Amino acid sequence: MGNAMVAEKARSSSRSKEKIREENEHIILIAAEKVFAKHGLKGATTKQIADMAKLPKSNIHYYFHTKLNLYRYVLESILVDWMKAADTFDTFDEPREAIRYYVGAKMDLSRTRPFGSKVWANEIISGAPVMEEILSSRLKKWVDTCVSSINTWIELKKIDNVGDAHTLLYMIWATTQHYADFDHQVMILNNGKKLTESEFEEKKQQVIDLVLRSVGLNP
Amino acid sequence: MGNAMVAEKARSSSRSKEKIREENEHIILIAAEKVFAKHGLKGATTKQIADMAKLPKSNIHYYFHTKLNLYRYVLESILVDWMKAADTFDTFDEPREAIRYYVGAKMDLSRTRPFGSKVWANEIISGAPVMEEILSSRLKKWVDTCVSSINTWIELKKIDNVGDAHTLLYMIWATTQHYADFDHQVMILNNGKKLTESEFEEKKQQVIDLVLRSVGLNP
DNA sequence: TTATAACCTGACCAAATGGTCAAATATTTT
DNA sequence: AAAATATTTGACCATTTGGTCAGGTTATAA
Repeated sequence: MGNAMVAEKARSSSRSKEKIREENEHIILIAAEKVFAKHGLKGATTKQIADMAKLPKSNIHYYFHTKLNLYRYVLESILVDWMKAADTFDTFDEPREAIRYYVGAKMDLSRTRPFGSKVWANEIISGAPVMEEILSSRLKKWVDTCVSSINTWIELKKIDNVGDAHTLLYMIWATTQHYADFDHQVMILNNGKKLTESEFEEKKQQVIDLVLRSVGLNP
Repeated sequence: MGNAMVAEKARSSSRSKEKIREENEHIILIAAEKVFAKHGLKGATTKQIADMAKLPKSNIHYYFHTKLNLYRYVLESILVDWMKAADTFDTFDEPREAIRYYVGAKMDLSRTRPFGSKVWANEIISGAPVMEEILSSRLKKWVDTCVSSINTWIELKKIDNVGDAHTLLYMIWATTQHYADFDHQVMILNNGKKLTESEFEEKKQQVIDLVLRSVGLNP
């Protein structure tokens, strides 16, 4: 019984190695996402990330070795989330529903994960030195299937002929991500106040309606 | 005659102080815009800017004193160009013409001055630490007048009710600037080839048409 | 021509930065 | 319980960085 108590105490007051690693990696990734969002790859320092994560700097290097490596993990984790939202695009037959769902999902991601979007934006703006391959393989592939969906809708006269489907896709990306990447500007032009949850829902609906009308669909 | 020749030689082989300053400041600004676009304020180094300008680093400091100061000049010069394009917005009575002109002008700027747009994007993404004041004064003011124009159009039933005029404005900004800020991604998704002049004109027209339809105007 | 003011730049410096490492501590395996 | 393995972290280091400065050159005003 004495033994059991000691064992239990030891177990409850200490985390398993596996859990420790899992938790710390997660804490560091969250912190890194914020710092990379604000300063970019070159501008961010491991010290800032460490402070944000409330861990010593050496600890960051212990788990991720180099700053570049950590950056890669952050980008990877963002793309996973984006792809999840994107997957639904070709599961709807009707463009109205597909667009409504996809634009809504992108807006939600801008709301819930603005830092991720900013890191991505920084990476592309600086010429995608790290994500080049992923862009031209995974993303390109998804875009191609997405473009054919849109083209099919055009052929079936379900939406207006927008010319190049890419143009529509870029409008959706740019407009939805604007609410993440440029949230500070949005706030300032909203009289210095952050958009409330309900205001944001309102904007989301407006964006969806704009996109629908832009392809000739009545919302 | 001997004297005259010497004087002429001296004059033709040397630039006036005024010209020297003018030219060098311009060279440095162009170089700085590129480097800031790629690496942001923190990530850019004065050495990189110096190399890009083909001048010694000390020379950059001689003309602009600090990196932050140079950065301010770059941002300022971008805003001047943007405001010029923006000024036309309320000179048209008909929304169709106003939108066509403004969206076209913004697309042209994305084509001719992509680095400026990127510097701006970087600044906003990182929370506008430097441009805060200008955003909430000059830009806010312009946006307010622009919003009333749009609202008037809505009241006069000249365009569909888009809810909040800001949403439309953001869509225009985001979509047009996408072709500057994300030009690398656009290139990759265009099979790795930069958009040609005529391809770009095509996209410009498509973007204009999308925006027009999004407010219920038939292009 | 001479004095003055502006331009130019290599050499230099203090601070910051990414990364290493050894020694200490904690957990797991044997 | 002891050996093996994983985590933690302060101290340390080589390199990079923004910025200074003295001493030189060039243009202009007197």
